[in-house]
Amino acid sequence: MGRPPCCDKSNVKRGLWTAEEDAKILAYISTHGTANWTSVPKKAGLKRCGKSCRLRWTNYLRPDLKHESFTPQEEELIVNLHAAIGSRWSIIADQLPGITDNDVKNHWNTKLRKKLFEKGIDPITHKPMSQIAAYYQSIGFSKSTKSPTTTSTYHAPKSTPKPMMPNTLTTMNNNNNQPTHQEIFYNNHTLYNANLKMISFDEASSSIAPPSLMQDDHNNNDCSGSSSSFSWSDFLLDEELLSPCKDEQPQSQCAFAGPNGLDVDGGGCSGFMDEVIVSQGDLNGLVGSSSTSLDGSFMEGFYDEDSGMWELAEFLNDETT
DNA sequence: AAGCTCTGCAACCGCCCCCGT
DNA sequence: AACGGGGGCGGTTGCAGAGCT
Repeated sequence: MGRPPCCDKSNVKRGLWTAEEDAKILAYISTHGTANWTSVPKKAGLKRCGKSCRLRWTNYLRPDLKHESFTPQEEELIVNLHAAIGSRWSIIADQLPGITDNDVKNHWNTKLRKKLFEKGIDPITHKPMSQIAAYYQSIGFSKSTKSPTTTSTYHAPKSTPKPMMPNTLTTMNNNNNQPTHQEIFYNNHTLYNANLKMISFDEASSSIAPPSLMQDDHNNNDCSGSSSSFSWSDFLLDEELLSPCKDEQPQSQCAFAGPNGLDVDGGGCSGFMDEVIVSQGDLNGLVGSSSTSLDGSFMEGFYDEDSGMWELAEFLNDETT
């Protein structure tokens, strides 16, 4: 059972704040300060919950808020900090003067997460999404021989247990209180489901332009960093911070390929892509988005640079089919 | 023009932490 | 040490406006 409500919900106003209410709370706080929020609504003449007042003040009325759109530098900082500490929005917001944790959270959920997806980066682990396919390959998912033109179907062996995330996708925050690999997996793929609409697989047979940055990486095979203003490495967790999987998998799978890890043609530092994702080349070194169902089956979209098309690969868990 | 869908963001909810008693 | 209340936080929801069909 949770805590009792902080106020009588039937007796407080909810929803958007009016200019009049804003004026009241501003007037009150300018003379009395922000101590004891539970008493603020009564003293300020507001029919609001104290928490609601605090939220209105901290997220909107505070005079130090700048109310401007995010700069590219701020976005970069948010992504870097998210890679390092996860969704600790208040800590991230502390590094951004004039921006609230709510602003950061909203901006992440509406813009930055999508941007990373478009660049082939998993916004939770900050690792290439193709590594997920690599993992499935490594645990025994096999490619079906009956592959339609634009859809490849993969079958998991009967004995394959419910999939879990590889150690390479464990974040630096891992400890006893952190989600299990399996939880991370399902969280990730719920996210992927939500983002499937970004890449319309219904149109998989038609050509869909790849994210421009994939082209940038394609032109940069020397593993020394991206030539574009966008740096992949900025969005990726330092491998030192990740739980190594050396004991379980070949180094080529474990070593993160760095800025060139998403090299779509599989050249350069593409060891894990060539050797782990697929060996036949038809999904060679591809990146994309994926979705899954709770039975362990999942789909992953791959961009095929040669054909200039997205392909949909379906991974089926034979235990449930 | 109307209806539908999408997007962005303000606001809410409920849990957790901290601090005072 | 235990308890209770206030504040903080992250996840989620709901709504208004924009865009699309």
